[in-house]
Amino acid sequence: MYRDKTCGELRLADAGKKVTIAGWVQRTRKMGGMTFVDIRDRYGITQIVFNQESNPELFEKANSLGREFVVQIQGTVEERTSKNPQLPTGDIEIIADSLNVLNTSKTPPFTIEDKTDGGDDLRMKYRYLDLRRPCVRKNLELRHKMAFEIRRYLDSKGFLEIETPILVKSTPEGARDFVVPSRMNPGEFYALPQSPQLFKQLLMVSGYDRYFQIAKCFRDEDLRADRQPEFTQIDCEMSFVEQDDVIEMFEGLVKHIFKYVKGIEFNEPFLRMTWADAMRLYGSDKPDLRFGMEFVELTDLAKGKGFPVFDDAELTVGICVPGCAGYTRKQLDELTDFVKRPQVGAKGLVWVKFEPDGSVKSSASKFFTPEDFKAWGEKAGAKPGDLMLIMAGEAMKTRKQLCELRLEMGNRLGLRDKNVFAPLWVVDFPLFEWDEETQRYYAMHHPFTSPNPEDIPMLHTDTGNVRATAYDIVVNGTELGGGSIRIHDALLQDEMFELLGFTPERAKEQFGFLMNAFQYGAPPHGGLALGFDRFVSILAGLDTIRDVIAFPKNNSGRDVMNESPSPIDQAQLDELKLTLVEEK
RNA sequence: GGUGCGGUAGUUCAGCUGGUUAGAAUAUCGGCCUGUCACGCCGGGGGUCGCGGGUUCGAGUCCCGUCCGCACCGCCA
Repeated sequence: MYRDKTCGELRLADAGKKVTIAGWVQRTRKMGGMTFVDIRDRYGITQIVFNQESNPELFEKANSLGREFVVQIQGTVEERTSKNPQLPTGDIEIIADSLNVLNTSKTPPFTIEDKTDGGDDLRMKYRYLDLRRPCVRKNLELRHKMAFEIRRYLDSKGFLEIETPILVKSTPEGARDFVVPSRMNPGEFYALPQSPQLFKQLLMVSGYDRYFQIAKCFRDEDLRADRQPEFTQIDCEMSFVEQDDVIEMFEGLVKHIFKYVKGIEFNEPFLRMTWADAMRLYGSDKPDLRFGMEFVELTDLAKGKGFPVFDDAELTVGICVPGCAGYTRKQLDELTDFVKRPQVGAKGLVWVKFEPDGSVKSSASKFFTPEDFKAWGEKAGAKPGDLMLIMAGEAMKTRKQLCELRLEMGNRLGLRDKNVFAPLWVVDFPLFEWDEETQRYYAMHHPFTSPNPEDIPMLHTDTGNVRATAYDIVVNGTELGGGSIRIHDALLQDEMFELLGFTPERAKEQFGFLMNAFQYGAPPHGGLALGFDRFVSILAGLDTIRDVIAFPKNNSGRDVMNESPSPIDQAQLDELKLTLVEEK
């Protein structure tokens, strides 16, 4: 037996006990005649004492320990003469009787502490050491706890967890597929699933009316702090449901997680906002509602006063930033530079200061009277001391730009508190999205999303304005997940494919098995998928999902620890009948 | 594909308008120290300034190229 206690569990009540513990050497403190050694495992840290007087031989051995050596110690638990209130085990220490070095260690390239001196790149290269750090370990513990509570909740609601294949059929719609060559079928390929979408719909046809899966999904697209090429979704589907049923069920799931994992209870139903309102008031389909600063449209008030920027604009829209009338010229220039960055892409920014003394100052005062500005301020509910920031141009573009500015102001004013959670449902998404480049409509969600029944007559006449029975759940400006009520009627599905520019032949080739299945009694069904990594990162208060994934990829999709992807042998290529083409 | 920032000791960084032997902190090694817990004190070792080219009497510093990392845009139904 290597141990009978962990490094995190001994307390004052254990004083006097003979124990054996094992773990990694966190740190040694040599005081001359005595040496303290902190032993760490995933449960905590326990201090071991070696005394020169009582056991010189053991004392010498302890002094030769290096960081991250794996040791086993036998000894007696004793109350400390000077306690450490910062440590759960800080009331006790172990007086060592024996020390067994189970393994030595090279000096790690960075310190194994929460406040490590290692940079991200280095940490990822030595991820197995990084994972020893308590702050990283806590993220994985949180992830486990959430997965456990998800299963507990969904099981209690009668959901079955069913696995679907990882080697699936490639589909050209949506994200790029990761592709796997088939040795037994030369020249043919599997794809890794972007989501289990088709399989879960087939399960509905099969009568498994409540399905879920904590599913690995794969998308061959560029990475971001919150996007990995392989990621995990909480994938769910239900039969005989309408939108409200799905929303209610999974709002329950989200509330359950917050309650049992985070100790936070939401007593009110989550806010629901239409996509149109979200865009109009926040310029985003995933608004951060931890703070206000709703958009105020000033198009009519601002037009016709001789200011060309506003006169020519499809939309003039602003936000009222509370208490920022004192912003200096430098700060306002910074904000202007912020919106002019290529990533935001605005041409400029108009500001109006409502001074505490009632006067008004503005970058556009040449064109507008104080009364004009006051009318704007009234519409925005501006108080003395507030700052209005206004942008103008093409409606959707301007909204997105102002959205960036609103989030930036939220950051600057510290209104995006990681411990505050503002969930909402965004509903009534458009069914289609027009693509200028290819001059055709694409499904905004996916081609199986059902139109809002009220809008079905508009499918051919006003295609762009047809609403979908689709919904997203948003927390703190992050899209946590989304779903839809699916089309279960084969004829309507045919119509959708037609509108999306699929020939019947191509639809059959891509989705024939689903279409066939739908001819055998498909029930009404719908569901959603939640991004599990993002969910964990939000609860952990992190901006990146990397630290809630044990072995993540870097910005370029590489695993810097095992150096993948990597070339394969010619023999492997031959077996797969693959030839590499030299790049020009 | 694009934009921005970065690459200097094991590590995190500083190094100004180009100018002696490239610094700090931490880690590491040695010494002292019997109640430390970010122990303390003294001392030592440690550098292809990412790589290649150019400008210059002289380049960590300026220019060009390239590689790598991070953030973002495009992309992500």
